[in-house]
Amino acid sequence: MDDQTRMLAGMGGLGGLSQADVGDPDSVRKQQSLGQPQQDIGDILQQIMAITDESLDEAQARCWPEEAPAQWTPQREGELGGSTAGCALPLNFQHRKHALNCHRMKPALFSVLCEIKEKTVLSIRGVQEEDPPDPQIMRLDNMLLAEGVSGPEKGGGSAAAAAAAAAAGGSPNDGSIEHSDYRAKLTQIRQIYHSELEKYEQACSEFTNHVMNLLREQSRTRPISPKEIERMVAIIHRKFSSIQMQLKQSTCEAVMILRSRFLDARRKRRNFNKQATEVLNEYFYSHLSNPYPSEEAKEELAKKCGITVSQVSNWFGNKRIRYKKNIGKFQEEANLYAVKTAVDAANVSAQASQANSPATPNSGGYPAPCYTPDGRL
DNA sequence: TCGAATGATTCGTC
DNA sequence: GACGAATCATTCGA
Repeated sequence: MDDQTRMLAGMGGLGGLSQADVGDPDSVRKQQSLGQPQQDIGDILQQIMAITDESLDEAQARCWPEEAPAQWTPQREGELGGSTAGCALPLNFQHRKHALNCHRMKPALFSVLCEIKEKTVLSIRGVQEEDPPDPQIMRLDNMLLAEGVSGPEKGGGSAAAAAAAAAAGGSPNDGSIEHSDYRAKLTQIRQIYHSELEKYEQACSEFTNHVMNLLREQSRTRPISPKEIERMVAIIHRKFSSIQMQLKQSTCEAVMILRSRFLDARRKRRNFNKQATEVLNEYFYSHLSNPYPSEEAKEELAKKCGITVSQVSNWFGNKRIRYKKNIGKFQEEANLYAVKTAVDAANVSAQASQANSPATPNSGGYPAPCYTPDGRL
């Protein structure tokens, strides 16, 4: 049995007080005159202790005795101030509820019970209250903001589209068809995202209000502190925020797919700049006997040329096959780079001599193409 | 406008 | 997984 059920059952248990105790002022006066307030508290606490060991069924049985419906009359209901319309609560239950609400010890008892709850269960839960912002949500939020899906609308994500076009190596103004397509689809995603987000927020708000009303209503019959209600609201918000995270994840995936389509590399091919081609050619002709750069060399070349390692691999793959197919055609190019490298080597050698240090021999020009038996260069 | 050049992709092989 | 070969799609210069 959980705490709240026990508390509720405990309140029902207070109905065990006799009708005379509650409804008869003389009886109350009599007890006070006899100096019995301490005994009252003792009795109530004893009942609570007994209830904590009681099962839910037992507690319900105590609240819903079989003879109760027979005692119900509309007049009595009016006297008790409670409405049973629609729920047909037995008179006995209403009576006990009324007795509880009117009992002079109720405020003090509620206060004590609230305090106990705060010090036990709720204080343990309270440790987790101040959760730091979820890094996953922060990442998603940042991405959606950068893509122009969340945040203020800036021309339907044209900034992101322009950035995407620029990333593809082209001017943001060219490829107007793709650009407008991208914008249109991004706007669509944005609209769906906001519409869903609005639905979630509305549902969250409605559910929160419903729970708060329910708890406020229940707080008349069992001890629920405002802090506890706040905590419950926080729990609901956390649950809805996890649903929102799923929505954000799906939106991010949709944007990623859109971007990858928009940036289809084959359609957005751009020639490498002159400097990059020179760096690649220099490496190729200076390693003609073995034009297979290692991973490290590829990374180095990619860095120098401002391209990716895959692009370097592609370039060398194309270069090897095209060179092999037409060596004669590439001979001139090879000679050109041979001269260039010889000049560079001479410069390095001169600098080394000036520094009185032995010259380090390098590849020393361009060796003749050498093929392995399997036909490789 | 056309053909060469070029970067990327696909497929088969090792 | 790296590579060769074929092919595609785009760019560029005459």
